Amino acid sequence: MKETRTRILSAATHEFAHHGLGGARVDRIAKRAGANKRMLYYYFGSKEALFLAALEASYAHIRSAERDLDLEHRDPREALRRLVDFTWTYYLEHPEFMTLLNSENLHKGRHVRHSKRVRELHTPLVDTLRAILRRGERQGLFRRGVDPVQLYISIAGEGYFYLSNRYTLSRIFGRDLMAPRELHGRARHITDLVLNAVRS
Amino acid sequence: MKETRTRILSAATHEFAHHGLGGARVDRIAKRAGANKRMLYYYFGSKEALFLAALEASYAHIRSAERDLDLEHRDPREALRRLVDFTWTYYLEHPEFMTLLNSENLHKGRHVRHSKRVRELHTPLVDTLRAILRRGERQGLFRRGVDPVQLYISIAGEGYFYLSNRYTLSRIFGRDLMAPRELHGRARHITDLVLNAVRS
Amino acid sequence: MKETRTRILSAATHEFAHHGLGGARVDRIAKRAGANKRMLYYYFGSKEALFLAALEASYAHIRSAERDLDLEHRDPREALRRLVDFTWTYYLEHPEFMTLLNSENLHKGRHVRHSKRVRELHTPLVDTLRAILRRGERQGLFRRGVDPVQLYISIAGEGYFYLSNRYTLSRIFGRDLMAPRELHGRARHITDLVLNAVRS
Amino acid sequence: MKETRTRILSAATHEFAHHGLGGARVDRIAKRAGANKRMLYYYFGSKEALFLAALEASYAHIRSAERDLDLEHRDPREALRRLVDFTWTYYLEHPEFMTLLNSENLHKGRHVRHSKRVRELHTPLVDTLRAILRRGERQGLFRRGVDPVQLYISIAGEGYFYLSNRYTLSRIFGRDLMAPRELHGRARHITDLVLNAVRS
DNA sequence: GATGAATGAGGGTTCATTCAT
DNA sequence: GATGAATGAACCCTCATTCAT
Repeated sequence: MKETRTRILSAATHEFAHHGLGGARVDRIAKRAGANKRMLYYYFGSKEALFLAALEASYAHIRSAERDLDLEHRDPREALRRLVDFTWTYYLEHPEFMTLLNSENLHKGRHVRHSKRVRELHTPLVDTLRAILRRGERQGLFRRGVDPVQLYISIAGEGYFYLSNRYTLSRIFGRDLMAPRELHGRARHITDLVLNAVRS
Repeated sequence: MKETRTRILSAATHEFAHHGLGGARVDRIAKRAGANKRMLYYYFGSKEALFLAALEASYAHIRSAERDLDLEHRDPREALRRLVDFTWTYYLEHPEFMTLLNSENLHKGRHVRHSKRVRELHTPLVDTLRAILRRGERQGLFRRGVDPVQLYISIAGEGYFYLSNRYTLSRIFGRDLMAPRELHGRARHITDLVLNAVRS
Repeated sequence: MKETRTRILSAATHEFAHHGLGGARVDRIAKRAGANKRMLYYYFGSKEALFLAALEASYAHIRSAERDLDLEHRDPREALRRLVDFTWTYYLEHPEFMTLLNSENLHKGRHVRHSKRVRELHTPLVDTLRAILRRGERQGLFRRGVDPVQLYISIAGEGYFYLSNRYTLSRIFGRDLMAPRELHGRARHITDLVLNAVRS
Repeated sequence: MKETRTRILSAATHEFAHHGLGGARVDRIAKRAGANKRMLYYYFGSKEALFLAALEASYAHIRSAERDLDLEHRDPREALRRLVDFTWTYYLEHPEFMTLLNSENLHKGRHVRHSKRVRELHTPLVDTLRAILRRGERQGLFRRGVDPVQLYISIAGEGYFYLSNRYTLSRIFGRDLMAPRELHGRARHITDLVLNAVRS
């Protein structure tokens, strides 16, 4: 049954997300997948290859959900707002994705460097965002010269930093940043910030 | 002489930054510090205690540099611009600090949770930023109701996400985000973003 | 093959007996068992769990040999004499058992405390000894009111102390207590003592 | 001040008694003695030499208390009874002595072997016991041919085994052997045993 | 596809002891 | 007499990986 492969991949994502690449344990992944440890090597070859597979799957997942937003045919400001909201919510609901990225960057992108798939997944995203910005410019809503990549990094970064570092930030500022009130405040804050940043 | 202690702490910061808490090797720390492995335990008690010490020292370092900006007596917009610029530059020049924070958050803030010192270090920062915002409001420059904590998280997050995830971001967007041109572009982008976000 | 497990257990018994729990070396156990050190943890989980396993096996061994004495159907005095002789001989031939017990008591019975098995092994022994004493009473050979547990502790203790402390005793009394003549003298001494202790 | 030496010795006795020779920690001894670790080496030379010193002091202590019993001028049966009672009570109140002996025997008497002092301490004990037995024989109370050394080993062993192995024995027999009732029972049991063993 | 048994390298930590003062 | 700093060897244990079936 092909299920085993899937179960391993999902167990691995969970493990890598909770412990990082170095802290992840092959034994725990196998146990959680209800599979023999050997099968992990049968399907993926090595722990690191499995990590890359988990990372690629995570990228594919967020990009796929993004596509469902159907941003191409909407009012530019509404499209941007939807993207901001989606991105915030996605990170909020998928903290494991952030941990995976942190691990990969700790290792200087060693795994992702050789992944064609990951590169291909993102061309549409940039294209879509660029189109939104252009439409906004043409309609006189957005100022000229906004780089879609820089903008996307801001959209993502505003949520990412807050959520990824929630433990240290909550501690140093003496506030529980995961309390509902704080989360709502952050969502509004980000939307304002981004929309202000592009308006003409 | 207390030198050994200092050398261990600085070697540890380097090691933790490059490999994370789990990936850091006590042997390498000792070697780099030119000390016996035993001394690490003599002075710090355990690898985790050493990690906390490194983290606290890093926090102390950035906050200390921040204080030297002398933000209290400047024009509010100038003060904000200086803080934004300082923060971006600091992360750019101290990537190890970001990695340390990532590690700590991977472990859900386990170490920082019991550190009084880290909490105390940040009260002045929030106070300063709050004072700047108030002066800006009174002078009619800034809009009312901006939360200094949320704003600081944005200031930091804009640089942090870009720099901390530079490897994956460079790969998925097919651009070398560490090229000088890109870095300058980012700096300008962030400054605009933040100043726009608070203007009245 | 389960052989490895058995070899580890027997090597561990030897090592614990000769060096105590604290002084035992996991490396030596593995080497003596002709196994990889890792297998010790594969089969037993930890050094302490292995110690308990060795202790349980030792208890099981002496109790099993005891059962073969077939004490139930013999003349009460003959049965007692056989038990005394067996116990002395067993300790003489299995000094490792005494060392194991000493270690366990040095640690206040920490391991044995949670072993159901060890408790169960001893109910039959007490039952048997109680039956012997009762038959002796009914036949007018033994005095009433002898506690089988107290008696067994005496039977064991007479040999145990002599043999377990043979080095210090030999030294302080200036006599080689392990010389054949001394050993025979002790055996006779114990038998007399115990039989005198119960006679009516 | 000479006190330091004494404090170290007494701290060492406590530590060796609770953890055995191998499990004892030089650091803990120094801490408990309120002394610097280096002083331990200054006064005793090594951990093992300190162990021997503790052992010798313990032997000296019990023998000294024994001498105070003034057995020489008493009725033989009364003298014997007093010795039995004293020995039981001493082990009961000084469990650390038993642990020390166990440790020394685990190491095959390595330290005591070269101690003249320990040998000398015991000649009077044997002489005294021999004299008691002779007087008993002459008075027709005791049977002939009882070896004072074998008898002393019985007197000591009856208490030693019970007390030294109290944890395992309590567990395997399902009875708390340290409960007051059990202790009194044991004391009586031993006295009966020994007096029966020598009577003519 | 799947499994239990096995491995060697190396992980963090602790030890008794000594150096310099 | 007394001390804080330093050491190297060795401790128990864990790791990702592979073998034989």
